[in-house]
Amino acid sequence: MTDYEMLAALLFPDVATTPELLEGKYPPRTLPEGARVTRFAPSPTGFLHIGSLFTSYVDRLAAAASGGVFYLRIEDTDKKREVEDGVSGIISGLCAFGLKPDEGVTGDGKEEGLYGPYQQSARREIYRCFAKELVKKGLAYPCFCSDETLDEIRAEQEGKNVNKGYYGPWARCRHLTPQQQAAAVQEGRPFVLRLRSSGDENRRITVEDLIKGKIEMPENNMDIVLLKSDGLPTYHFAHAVDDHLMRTTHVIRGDEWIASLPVHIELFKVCGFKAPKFAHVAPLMKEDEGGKRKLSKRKDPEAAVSYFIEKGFPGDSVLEYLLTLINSNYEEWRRANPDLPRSAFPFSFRKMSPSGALFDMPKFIDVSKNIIAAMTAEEVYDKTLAWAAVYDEELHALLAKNPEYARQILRIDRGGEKPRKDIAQWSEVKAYVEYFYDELYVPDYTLPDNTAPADAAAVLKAYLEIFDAADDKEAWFARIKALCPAFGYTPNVKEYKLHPEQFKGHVGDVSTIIRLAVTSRRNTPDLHAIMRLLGGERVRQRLQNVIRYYEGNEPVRAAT
RNA sequence: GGCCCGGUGGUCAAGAGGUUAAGACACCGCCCUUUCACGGCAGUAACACGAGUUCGAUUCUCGUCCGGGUCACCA
Repeated sequence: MTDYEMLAALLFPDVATTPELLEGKYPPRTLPEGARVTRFAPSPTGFLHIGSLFTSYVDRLAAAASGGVFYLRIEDTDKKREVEDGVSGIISGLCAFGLKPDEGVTGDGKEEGLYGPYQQSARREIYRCFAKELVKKGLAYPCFCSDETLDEIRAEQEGKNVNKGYYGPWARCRHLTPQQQAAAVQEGRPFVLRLRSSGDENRRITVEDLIKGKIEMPENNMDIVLLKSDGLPTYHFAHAVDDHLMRTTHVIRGDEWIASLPVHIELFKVCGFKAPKFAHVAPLMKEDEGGKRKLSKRKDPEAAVSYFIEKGFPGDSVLEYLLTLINSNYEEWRRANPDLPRSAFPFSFRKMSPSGALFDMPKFIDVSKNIIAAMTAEEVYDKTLAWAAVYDEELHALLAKNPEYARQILRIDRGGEKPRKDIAQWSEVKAYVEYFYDELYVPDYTLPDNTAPADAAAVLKAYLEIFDAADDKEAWFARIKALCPAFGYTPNVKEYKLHPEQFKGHVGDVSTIIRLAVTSRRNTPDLHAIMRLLGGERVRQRLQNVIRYYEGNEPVRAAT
């Protein structure tokens, strides 16, 4: 038995398994040639960030395009930062956008798949097994330096103007003999396990990143921590062990990890693992005082995916928009294939931008309007109802009370070649349907500047006489036109444009007066359809109320 | 500061050693139109800067500047 083997036995008396056993337990996956295995590996430290959704979508796309697997692993090795509902928040966030992983942690303490456990806190023995192996080979050693000692080293390095960190001659415990190390352990001194790096900062490594291209960096020469004093692994060590054992082929993650690539490369090598392919994605940015900055959890509500859910943006809208950022040729593809599902889009790493994109709200809203415009009234109804059930009780009650009435409202001007694009989010539906519900309707009869209340009252009185709720659209509009001449308006818009001085206005102005009287809006979808839905009685009632108002006898708020 | 990555209109971006430098959003104008929307047509607007290589550079190289990331017993 060598000194190192003795030290390993002393350090890890609890480890029963071996690397060989583990390799056998987690064999290479039987997947089609070229299948990609990707993963999302968040730490449960709070809400799901839109950037995480972005990367997860890339994971999903990359896996799906190749008949591979996308799994979820929870990196809960830092108990200090952990949040109670962290895991379920992440899973429900992912699922809300249709990005349910194929494998891994599924919530409620459960998981699916043959490569688990998928929660790092449950993999303690696995990490320790590989750590033990490294100690045996003299590639890792216990370090007893306290925080104070580490601070001293750093201060001295600053003074001498050399690279900071625990490495080479500065790595005090690295130079202890195995006997000294064993003695310290036996004394019960707390320790971390460090890598004995054989890297040389004058040598360079190159990594072919799928998004950034060739990345060249100095080798790692730091004796980084593998196991913390609580026995749990650091991100770096867990990354190497897990992604190897779980047979990840493509590590897709935020580009803030590029800086630790040299560490990861060395770790894979030292453990005898084949390194996966890497794709480092740039973060989503936000416009800020003329500049760009990373979307921040603290400052930006839209950094959390829950923001989009609360506001009632369809999950499809979010994914559709994110896909335009992921592969900018997507929009072109979408125009050529308006009816294909997004999953049919040929995703490519090569088309991903190496630099961070701004999350552009106006563009996103446009995308969302298009998505909703393409839905049927039934879909809009169902989705709005589901959203309102959670976020708007009043709206939910109204919609649920008379589903057919609500669907008819939503059917106005919907479908067909040129659908309206009024709604970007479900929270806007309430305002959109407001004047169809007496419970919500707040009259506001403010006229356009070019129309006098007396004129409006006169027009409405005359209209009330001839109004017939049974009219079809043509007859309905014919009556309005017929009304025009008597009040100095022309039924012919073109005529008005030719001789504006001869008229008070045109049929559009008369329509506006009626529209305003019935809906309190100057802009609405098809007025005839609206009036039919409201019904003759309610229309008459509203007309009468407005007439009284314009004649100065009634407050605006008159009940309808 | 060291080490990385990035820089084409306001935004997302295509592009290639020679182009009138695409397209989408936003903005503006016109048309269509009973309002608004939708749709159609047109418009404003860009290769960070300086050297070098080259007949020719936005494209290749170097430098400068700017932006971002990272330098933990956090991930």
